[in-house]
Amino acid sequence: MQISSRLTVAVHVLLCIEVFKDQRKVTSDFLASSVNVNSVVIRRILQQLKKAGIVRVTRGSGGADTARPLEEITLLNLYHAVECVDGEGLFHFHEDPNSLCPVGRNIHAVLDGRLEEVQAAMEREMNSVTMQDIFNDAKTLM
Amino acid sequence: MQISSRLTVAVHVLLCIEVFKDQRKVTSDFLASSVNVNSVVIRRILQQLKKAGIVRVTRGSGGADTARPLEEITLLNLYHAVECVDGEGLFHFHEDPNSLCPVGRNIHAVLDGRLEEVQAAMEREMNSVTMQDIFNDAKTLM
DNA sequence: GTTGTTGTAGCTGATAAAGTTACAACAAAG
DNA sequence: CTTTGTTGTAACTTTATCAGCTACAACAAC
Repeated sequence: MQISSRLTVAVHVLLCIEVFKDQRKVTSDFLASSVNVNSVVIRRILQQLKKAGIVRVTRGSGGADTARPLEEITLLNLYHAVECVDGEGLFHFHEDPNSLCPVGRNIHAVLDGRLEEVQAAMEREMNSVTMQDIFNDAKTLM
Repeated sequence: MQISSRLTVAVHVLLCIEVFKDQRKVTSDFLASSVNVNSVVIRRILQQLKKAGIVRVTRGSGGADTARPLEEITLLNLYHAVECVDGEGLFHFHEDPNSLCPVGRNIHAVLDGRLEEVQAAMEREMNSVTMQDIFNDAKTLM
């Protein structure tokens, strides 16, 4: 089971905004054609990024822009913005193990901390990469 | 989107095998009642673990056992055994970005390496935890 | 042969992502 | 104030995956 493509779409969107912001109005239709997904998918993701204070979207006249400098937007910020892991961790735990069994009774106590550590390692790595890093890489290719 | 519960079930199964192997025959029905899922789910996971060389399952007479010492079974081994991420990485990339757009043309080159690093960080952490570690923790509680 | 178990097929239901259509809300330009 | 282009969002559909369930052939041991 994979993590949804919303994270990679979010990165793509922010790169497009940064690259094209001075040349044209960056609308959800334009973004949809670069990412090659439906524009409603883009608008839904833009809303999630907006709620997280990462982008500004102007209704009516249209267009999206970043709400803060790229150095202050990490992959982890994007991940948290678009992936709804509220409260739940990365790993889905089988609920309701049999408490009459000593293993079932203690499996959570034994495993929860380990899984949190795994998730923390992933998040630390995500937090070490900013959109500015990614944008710099992109500039050398374009 | 969360990673399926098969990983946590696999850990639970191995703990049960280790705890009960000397007292009783560890059947899929017994495991199913401790984990509290359908026995077919257990059997499917046992098959995946068997293909990975982690457990032995005896048809007919019944029962499951570990195929190698717990110190040589890491969380990463289990993850790879039960989570079908063959070739595909942890993150689902939006396919087919628009190659007429400079961003769409380069998004893969720019992002793939970063995502691999994130996944590698997660897998390093998973690889540092063995079933023996988890079993030791469990013994102190039971 | 009887019994208990595994291995697996086939179906169902639940959940989530993403596509699609449609339209009200809104801003700016004419 | 009307037109135009766009966002925000609802509603439905499609697709994919997980997990529950039933059923039964294959198999081992007694």
